[in-house]
Amino acid sequence: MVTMKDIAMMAGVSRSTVSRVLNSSGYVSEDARKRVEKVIQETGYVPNEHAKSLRTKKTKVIGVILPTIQTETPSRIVTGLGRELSKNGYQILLANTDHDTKKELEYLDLLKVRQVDGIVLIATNTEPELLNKLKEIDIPLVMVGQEADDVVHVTYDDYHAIRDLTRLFIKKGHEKIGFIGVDETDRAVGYIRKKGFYDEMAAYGLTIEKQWIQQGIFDIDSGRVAMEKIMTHYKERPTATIAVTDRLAIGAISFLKEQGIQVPTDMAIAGIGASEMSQYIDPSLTTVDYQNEKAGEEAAKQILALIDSKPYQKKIILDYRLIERDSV
Amino acid sequence: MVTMKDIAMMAGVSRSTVSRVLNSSGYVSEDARKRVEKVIQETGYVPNEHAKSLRTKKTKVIGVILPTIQTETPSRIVTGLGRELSKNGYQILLANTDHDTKKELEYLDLLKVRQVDGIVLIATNTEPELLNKLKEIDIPLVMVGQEADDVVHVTYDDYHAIRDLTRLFIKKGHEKIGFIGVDETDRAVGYIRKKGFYDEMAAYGLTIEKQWIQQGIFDIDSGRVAMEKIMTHYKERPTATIAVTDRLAIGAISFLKEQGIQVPTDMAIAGIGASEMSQYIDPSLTTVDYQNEKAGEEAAKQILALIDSKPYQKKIILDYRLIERDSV
DNA sequence: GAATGGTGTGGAATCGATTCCATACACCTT
DNA sequence: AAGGTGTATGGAATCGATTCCACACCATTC
Repeated sequence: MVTMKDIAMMAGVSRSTVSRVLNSSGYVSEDARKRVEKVIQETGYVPNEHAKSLRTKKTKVIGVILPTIQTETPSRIVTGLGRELSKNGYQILLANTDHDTKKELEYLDLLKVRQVDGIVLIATNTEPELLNKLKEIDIPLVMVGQEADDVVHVTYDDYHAIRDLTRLFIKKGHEKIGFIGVDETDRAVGYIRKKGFYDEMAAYGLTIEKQWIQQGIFDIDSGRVAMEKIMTHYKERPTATIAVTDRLAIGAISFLKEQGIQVPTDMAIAGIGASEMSQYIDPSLTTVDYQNEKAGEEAAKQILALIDSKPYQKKIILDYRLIERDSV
Repeated sequence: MVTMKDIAMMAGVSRSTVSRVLNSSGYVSEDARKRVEKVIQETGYVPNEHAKSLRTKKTKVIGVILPTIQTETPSRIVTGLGRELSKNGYQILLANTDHDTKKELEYLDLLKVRQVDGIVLIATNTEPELLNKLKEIDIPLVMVGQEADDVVHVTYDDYHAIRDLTRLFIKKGHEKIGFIGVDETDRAVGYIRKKGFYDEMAAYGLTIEKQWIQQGIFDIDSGRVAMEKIMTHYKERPTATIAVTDRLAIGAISFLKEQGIQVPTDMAIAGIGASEMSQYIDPSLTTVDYQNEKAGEEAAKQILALIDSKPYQKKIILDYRLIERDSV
């Protein structure tokens, strides 16, 4: 492998001079610069990043911890993140937890060992154990999608989005509304979205039957199962159901169609996330668009600001957009 | 930051001994080992990976170049890849080209600079320029999804899959079959799938109208547009159409439904890829399952074998599975 | 009692960059 | 003539690990 030393020898200068050429720092004569550049050109030399990192303590790598890249939300965030980071010469080291929250902790250590310049956490949980760990790791960190004190974060306005969605149903005359949520340890998706729903219902004095509230995980099939449970409540069925993700909503619709129940006539449905498929299923799905790529870009900007010790925003709440389609 | 030197001092041993404890190599007395481990425990010391890499020339990082993580094929591959790699202590450095083939070349350099131990290329093109570059980069490399001489690769049996799909239509009595492809610079998806289609049609002596063959890009909307073009051929319309990806097929169906054309009665449709949505759209889509996660795992195994100079397979062709659903 | 071999340990070189410091020369300025 | 300033360059220390080598000690063995 060709190193700086070789370049220095071949160009007849010292390593210091080569370094100066490489980093365009300090004084270098036009003559020396030309010679060095020529040799670099000829040899195809590239500086060793590890040696560089060892010395400068900078790696130009951002670690990204996420639960999966197989669903649209995280993959869009990563796309936005990657775009913005690569503009600034940074790259992404991927840490996929596969929805295993224990791995979030493990990966934090791993990323620390690798001396990443920053960490972006597309988190699913905000347990104290994690938050404590975040505090003791003194690497710039930005969290996306979840709110947390003392942590810079970029989030969506989950609370108002779900209230808007609920109000949309109410305005259309629905009084019995079901809800398909997820586990509340996921604070943003599980807890806040549920709370928004309850609050809006309460604001209109509407009551909710216990069985209308079901819980799924993050896949389509659990949406089917949840809807099945809701519909087996024969005494009184809701006339509309809100699912906290599009996939859950799609699963719910799929079950209803199988049963010959008309959407939206017999049951109106809405999801959240504006997945690409939401507009192609039948009926097209009413949902909320969250600008995930922008969230990724914002997260990138914040992490870069943190790294460069520039002013940053501790808390960014992104706007959302209700997309009303045929499912309501 | 606490370094090996600190640990050595605090434990009252030399750095050599600390290193031996860390790597469980050479001789270390039980007594010394205990002391060192205790200090490491107390200080929370973690060795600096860059220093290590500089010395050992190993980084335990695999670079992954891909066109996007927003579609299911690459994201599934990366999931499989990541799972297998992390089992072996490797991590993924992500390089997202955003479908820009020029960036594939750039990223190859970037990954080289970072001294990644291996590169996995989820490629979209196999132009000579790229292949030449691959040869001169002497880092273990595996390509997924595209075939290429002199490069270790994991591919799908595109040719036979599309022939099977075509034959399925023919057996059902279709004689006029349309085709929605993509640009042929994507050899696997654009060229081979098209060739398989032509060959199977020819085998049955069936002719193809020029206008039945349309081209899209990799999104749903271009599938709509392509189908629209096919249907404006009023003289003779096909009774079935094969799309080379599920998204194109979904776009096509979406157009047909809008026009009140029945699927599959008036037009049968099939895609490729077994996207999650394929079973939830209406009618459910006939498609081909390619085991993308397994492809990722296989790619991981090959790259690890290459790195460890163990026996590897130059060429892996994965099996596929036809999924017949309501769209035919 | 000398040779052999298994243990255990530390010293020092090394990986490939960056960066501080010393030095040197040319050209002004007072 | 002495001193100051801008330009140009090289030497050497440094980052934090790994690893080869030398050496010391103790227990066998012939």
